[in-house]
Amino acid sequence: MSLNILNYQHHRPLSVGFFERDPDKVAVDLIGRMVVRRASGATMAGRIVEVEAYFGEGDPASHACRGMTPRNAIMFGRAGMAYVYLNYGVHCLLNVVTGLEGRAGAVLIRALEPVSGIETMMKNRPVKRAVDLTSGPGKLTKALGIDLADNGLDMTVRESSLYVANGAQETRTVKASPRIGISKGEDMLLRFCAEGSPFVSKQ
DNA sequence: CTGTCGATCTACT
DNA sequence: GTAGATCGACAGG
Repeated sequence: MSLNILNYQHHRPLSVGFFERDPDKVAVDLIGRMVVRRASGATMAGRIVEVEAYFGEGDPASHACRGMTPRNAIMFGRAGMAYVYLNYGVHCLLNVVTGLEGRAGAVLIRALEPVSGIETMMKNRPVKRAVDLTSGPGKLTKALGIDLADNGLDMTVRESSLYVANGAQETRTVKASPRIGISKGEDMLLRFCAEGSPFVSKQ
């Protein structure tokens, strides 16, 4: 039980104010923070090493670029909520809503480095190589047991089964690059990675 | 190691 | 009907 999760900082979710900013600002600041998840009788945690920022109107790659739909409604809501959606009809992807209410914005969590609760993650998502456990947006939700039922979760309260906490100091450089897996809005540098992490996708 | 393809939901033409 | 914020299986080199 000498796990990082026991550090006091990890029990305090980041505040609404942290997320009430433009998604690119939030995205940069999320690198190195800890995603904490309580599910299946365990507590899991992973350090964020790859994210992407999505705006609303004016961002052609964003779900919210053409206004509200049943799927993306959460993106227009209060900052700090979980926006979980089904991608390609197969994978659940986790975002955190950013910005002021009424204005769409979110940060997609693309990769984590497992920190604690790794056995539970492996049960949720058995893999041969450790690096495959949480090295992708669809992989990490499976490992943490996150699905559509978690859409709209308030990630800013301590009782939540899912939140983001201050990580230990991130020493690695944060690198900006174009978002990947999209075909519009690739000119903007809205993907942010912890340089050198093996869990970050290539490119 | 590389490339291709199927899975199958939401939103848009 | 088609594309999409992905992944894993499989074929070939």
